[in-house]
Amino acid sequence: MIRIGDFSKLSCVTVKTLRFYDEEGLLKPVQVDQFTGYRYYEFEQLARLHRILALRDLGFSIESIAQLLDQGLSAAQIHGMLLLRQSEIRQKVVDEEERLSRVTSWLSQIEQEDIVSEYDVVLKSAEPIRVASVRAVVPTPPDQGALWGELGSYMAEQKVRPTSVCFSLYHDDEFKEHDWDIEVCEQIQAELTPKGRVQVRALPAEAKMACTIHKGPFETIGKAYDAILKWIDVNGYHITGACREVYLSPSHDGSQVDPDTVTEIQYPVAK
Amino acid sequence: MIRIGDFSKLSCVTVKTLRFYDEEGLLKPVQVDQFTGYRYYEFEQLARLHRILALRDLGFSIESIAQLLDQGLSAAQIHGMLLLRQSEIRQKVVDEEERLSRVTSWLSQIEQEDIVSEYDVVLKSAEPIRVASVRAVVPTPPDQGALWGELGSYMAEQKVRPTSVCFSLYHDDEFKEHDWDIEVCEQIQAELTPKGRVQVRALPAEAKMACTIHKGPFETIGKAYDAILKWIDVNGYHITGACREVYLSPSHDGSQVDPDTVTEIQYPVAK
DNA sequence: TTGCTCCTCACGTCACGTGAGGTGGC
DNA sequence: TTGCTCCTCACGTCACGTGAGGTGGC
Repeated sequence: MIRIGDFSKLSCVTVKTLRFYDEEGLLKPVQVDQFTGYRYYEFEQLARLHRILALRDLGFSIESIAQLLDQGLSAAQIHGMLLLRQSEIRQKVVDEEERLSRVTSWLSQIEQEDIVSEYDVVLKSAEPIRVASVRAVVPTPPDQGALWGELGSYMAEQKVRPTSVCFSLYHDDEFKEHDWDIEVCEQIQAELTPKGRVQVRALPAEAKMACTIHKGPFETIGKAYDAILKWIDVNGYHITGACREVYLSPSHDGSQVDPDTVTEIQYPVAK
Repeated sequence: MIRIGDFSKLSCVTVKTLRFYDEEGLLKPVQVDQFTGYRYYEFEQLARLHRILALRDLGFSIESIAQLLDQGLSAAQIHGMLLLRQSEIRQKVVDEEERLSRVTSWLSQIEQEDIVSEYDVVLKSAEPIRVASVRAVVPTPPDQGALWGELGSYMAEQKVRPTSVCFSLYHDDEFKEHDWDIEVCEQIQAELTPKGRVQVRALPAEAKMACTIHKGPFETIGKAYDAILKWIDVNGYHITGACREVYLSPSHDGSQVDPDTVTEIQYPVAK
């Protein structure tokens, strides 16, 4: 029998950890002095400790290790648990590699421009949303004002107050000089009847959207698009749907020049 | 200005987290009602929140993010921090991949033998150690008894009690039928004078040793060697030095048949 | 008025690590 | 006797999550 300090050296496990495993019932010393409280271990117990370390290394929690060791699971059951862990670790490797590419993308941005970009891109999800919308081809984005007017009249006529969420969908896949296919949208709570060019439809949920925030007038929003499109490219994503330009400032009228304007650009993406 | 619930939906960050960031001073609402305590945010603050999320995603702690945002670090400083993070994440990917190979090795073991092996292999490090030893070529391992006798006499003559650590080093690279190059070792505390075949020397530290525990007589120790050698192979390691067979049971005399014998096999390894 | 939103405590998480303050063993 | 080892609390870690119990706002 050996004392906890020697057992600790033999196993490369700290004394604190051994005491913790004792408390948790994972590895009880074969004997505890009833007067001094000293813990005494057998060399044999190194085998159990090794099994604990191996399971912990695989990422099992202390509680599951305790169950696993005491219930004496069958080879088939352990096999199943290992398969599960295998896929979890694989996922973790994938996640870390994606994180790595995000770091690399930041680094290359700083190296190229010698300044930290003001546009941070993050991934979000979006819930399904019901909207009233007007879709049309207009010469350029600033010409969408008329569409907003049309939609606003409809909303007033239906006597629904717009919720604070409104945005434009840009349906073109590629950059255009002229003739942009734009859909202006207002979120609505209840079903409404379409009328004229105003449609009522539901947008599906989006699992992953790359998003960035633009502060300031629309004239300079091009920089935000540059940043997010580059991010999507460098991080190995591709665009899977229409871009949403969300007007976060209150009382959007489609032609703001207010310097306090805040706009969020959202691209549905996938790997 | 919007309330915390809406800000939470807009950002896909929980209300609890937003309150936590407020407490930590990371992201203060622009206004807090002095009677109700309600927090009010500006859309603009989404930009700061995005930066927080981006930095958190890269693995920075809340405290470093707070410093980073408030001190307005230069592009060069951020570049440096990102390089550091990059290498940390790379290391993590490597670690997880190694963990994955350990899981895979367990799985293949179970699939082949349809039972969970009693031999768990773990990695440890070893400190430098000073030993008195006798090295010789003997027909087979059980013939090392004479070497232990020689070493024991020397220890008695020098009037040093053996510490509890004694082991054999197996210097052969490959399996042998006959003529094993074996060195039997006793740990000693202070320098001693060599005499006859007894050498006194220091073994260097080992950064990584693959270790497993064998319980029971030496006759069945072959199974432990099979298990550890297979583990080393499957996990992509190679052996970098002499194998240590450590006799953990007290009063080793080199020829035990005691069923309570505990032996640890240690192979110095590297990737 | 009702249900929804928001608030502030206080405590939990996970696997230990870090002292403080004290005692046993050679 | 001295220094080393061991002991038991009690609290800290990290980034929030989980209630409990209560109140404001439409």
